[in-house]
Amino acid sequence: MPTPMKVRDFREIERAWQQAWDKAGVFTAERDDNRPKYYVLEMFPYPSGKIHMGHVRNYTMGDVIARYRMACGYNVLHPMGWDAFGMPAENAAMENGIHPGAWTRRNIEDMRNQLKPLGLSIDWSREFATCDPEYYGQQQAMFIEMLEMGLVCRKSALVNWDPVDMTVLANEQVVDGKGWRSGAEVERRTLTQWFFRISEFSEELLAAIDGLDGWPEKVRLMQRNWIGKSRGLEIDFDIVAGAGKQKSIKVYTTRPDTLHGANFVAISADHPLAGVLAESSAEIAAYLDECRRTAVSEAALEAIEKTGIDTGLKVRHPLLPDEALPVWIANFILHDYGTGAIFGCPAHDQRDLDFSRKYGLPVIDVFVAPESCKVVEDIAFVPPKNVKVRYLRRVAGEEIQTGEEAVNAAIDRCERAGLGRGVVRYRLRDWGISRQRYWGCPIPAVHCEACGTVPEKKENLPVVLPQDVSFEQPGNPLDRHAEWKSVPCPKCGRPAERETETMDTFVDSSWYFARFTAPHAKTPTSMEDAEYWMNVDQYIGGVEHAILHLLYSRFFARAMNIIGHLPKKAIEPFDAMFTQGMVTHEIYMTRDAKGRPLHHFPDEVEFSDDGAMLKSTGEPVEVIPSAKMAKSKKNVINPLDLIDRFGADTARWYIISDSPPERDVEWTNAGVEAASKHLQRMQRMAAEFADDQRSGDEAADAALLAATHRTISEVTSGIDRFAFNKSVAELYKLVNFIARSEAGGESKRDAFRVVARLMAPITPHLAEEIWSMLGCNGFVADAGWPEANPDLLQDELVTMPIQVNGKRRSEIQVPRGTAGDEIKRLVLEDAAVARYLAGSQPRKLIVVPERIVNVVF
RNA sequence: GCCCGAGUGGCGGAAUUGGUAGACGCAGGGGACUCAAAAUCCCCCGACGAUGAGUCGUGCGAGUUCGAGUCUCGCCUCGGGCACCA
Repeated sequence: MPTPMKVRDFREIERAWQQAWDKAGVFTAERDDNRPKYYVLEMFPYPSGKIHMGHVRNYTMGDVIARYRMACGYNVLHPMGWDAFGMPAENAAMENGIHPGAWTRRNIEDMRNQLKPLGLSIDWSREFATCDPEYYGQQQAMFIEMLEMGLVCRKSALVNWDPVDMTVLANEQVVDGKGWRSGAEVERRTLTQWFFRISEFSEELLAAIDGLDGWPEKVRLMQRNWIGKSRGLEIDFDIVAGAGKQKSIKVYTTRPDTLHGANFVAISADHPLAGVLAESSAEIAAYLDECRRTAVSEAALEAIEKTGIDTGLKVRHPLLPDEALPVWIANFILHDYGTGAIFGCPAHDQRDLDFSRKYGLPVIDVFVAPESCKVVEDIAFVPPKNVKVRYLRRVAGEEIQTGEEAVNAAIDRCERAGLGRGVVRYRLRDWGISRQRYWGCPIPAVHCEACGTVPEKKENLPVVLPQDVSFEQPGNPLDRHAEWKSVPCPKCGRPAERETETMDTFVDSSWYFARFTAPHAKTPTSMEDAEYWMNVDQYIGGVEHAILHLLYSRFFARAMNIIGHLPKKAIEPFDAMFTQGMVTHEIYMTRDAKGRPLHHFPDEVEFSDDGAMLKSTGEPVEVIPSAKMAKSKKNVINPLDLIDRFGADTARWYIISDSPPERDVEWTNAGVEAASKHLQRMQRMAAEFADDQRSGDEAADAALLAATHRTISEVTSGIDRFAFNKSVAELYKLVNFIARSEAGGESKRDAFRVVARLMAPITPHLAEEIWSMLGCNGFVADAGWPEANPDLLQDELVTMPIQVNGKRRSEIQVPRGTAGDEIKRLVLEDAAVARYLAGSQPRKLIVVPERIVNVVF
């Protein structure tokens, strides 16, 4: 037995190879017009201060893709940055008195230090944070350019108002209709705010989804539904008597075929008419007050009990001039959708039915199932639009027709009669970007008494956030900062006031991918670099961003093209999208003296047979089932311990092998040790093979070669289709095969060199180590991707299962390419088949070549 | 409430186009080595049945098909999003 080769500790290995990569600059991305590029991007993190398993998972996946593409010969761009503005920094300021900027900078520092040991193939020279004035200054420049191009507007919008803290609350800060700090009942308020005119792009954003072949179908579907294109009828209901100047109520409906079933008209509490009516009715005014005490989120609005008030006003039914319908104000009508007014058709809408039953309004059936005369009682009859129904009262068209046909017929008729017009509407609303907060990108505008609201001059950019702010009072510190606010008007030069609103942090994340292509440019992008690096070839991130972030980015890329910062080809910036599942964890909660929830980190909680309790106080802890890891819920876990104990390769191998990437993963400790053992075993094997001079028998050598090539093929296809867990399984299989193989030393070394190359994207440090142990020069990272020889992929013999009446009863082995007739003959000779047939003749014999045989009798 | 997903052994999961359900890993059981333990190596491992024959089995209920984890319809449970969390 020769002396075994020295096997190094993972700490030594990981440190050594990370230094070697750094020194060689293997991951620095440089434009090279002679090489094909590949841009891999994972959604950049919010710098919460601690990386969690979701980050490890997300960035390892991206790293697997980046290293794999690098091995395949691409010039890879794989950058990293920080989504650094946002509320948690202000919350920390309020809780601990630390400045949001200082808190954020420290967190970035900490998180970078936590990410680096993972050995990611990131070009750190491109790193930036969205709170860098160099970044948000460019964002301000684009805001001004977008304003000039008519892509920005100001209009009123509803916000959650906390009357005690005198501040605007995010939806997340509203808990059960109350402010999370003050506990006061939240009110709706109207403010004039800045908007991006994304709704102008509704049709374009919708149509372009068809071209996003590299996106998951579910994300495309979610985006389509979000944009929500509908065709319907806009029709006026004339007011019969007395409502001041207003003569009619404009209603939008996608079901004009049910007009004859209308029994009331309802308007939103924010409808102008509601305000007019409230002036002369204390009752209505009181009801509107009540409606105002609701949070603004649609989910909250849908969850509350549906109520309404009869205004006493009547409108004429547009098709039945003799019929008058009552006008109600109802709390479930969305002000922002359609015209903010609807007609109720209780027979064919459950909500209208519930409302009508509650307030004793009549129910009029419009259609029934073709073969039925069953009328509506407590369940509204709402068949899919493409199903034929029989109309009892029809606006137009055949007696029996689909809802779709009837809708079109009704629109046609109403248009011809001059009663209304067919319109296409979108659910997508303009993007409100105003935030009444400090820690965000200042909106570069100035309010001047003489000139109105005007953009800041470009030469005055960036409009930098002031440092000297305090968070002891609620509200926006920028509002209280007299010195910062006071500026000369960019237009007339007279004293004026700076805009104190900052931008939604979604703006920051809507173009960072473009900035990575030229992170130090003096303009938002450099066209040459954007031309080369765009688009992102593979974007990876959480499914929770499937709608808003991706839609805003798609809009922003179009806007950047219009204002000249992105080429036309980049208006769909992400060629391929992969939505990874979330890392979930239980949530631990106690309540404070006032009964408000307090969340705790998992490492603050201790478990015993009596349940969970706080380590510090022994206070019992309520365990809430697993949900997405979120900073606000504190259900996050620290992966650093794992890396300290087992090393980055083990952490990476485990997180990649444990679950399919698109599925949620519940973090557990099980399996990590196994991953570590496997990697150690591979090291021992490499040491053993390094000087193994034995020659093996030919059959074993050939079998090992074939197994190796099958593995190349499987691992490659696994990575290509984001089935990393499958790739890992195949690597396990091959390593087990090698361990048991009687092949010779050289064959085993060859096989193991392939294994090193195949595992390099997942466990890069160990792969380098094994590569060098087996006497190879240079980096495995530069060694290229192995190619499978197709001749070695297929077995000579094929096993075909035999089913009898659809149940597996036997199997035969036949040489590949055996004719169907020959297979049939062999099947009928099979003992098990003969036993089941018991002498009778099969009715049918189905042979699927190289797959299966089914005997039917 | 509305939109989108997911559900397979004790556990994580595999089954690429409708064609052997349970690859691979974990946990568990048995054995080898050892004075012993750890480490390592070998074998078993869906349920019922006896270890056999066989029967059942992919959240539940129907359906299409020679054949369904996979397709269709109706449910249940869990998760995500719902425009100011990121």
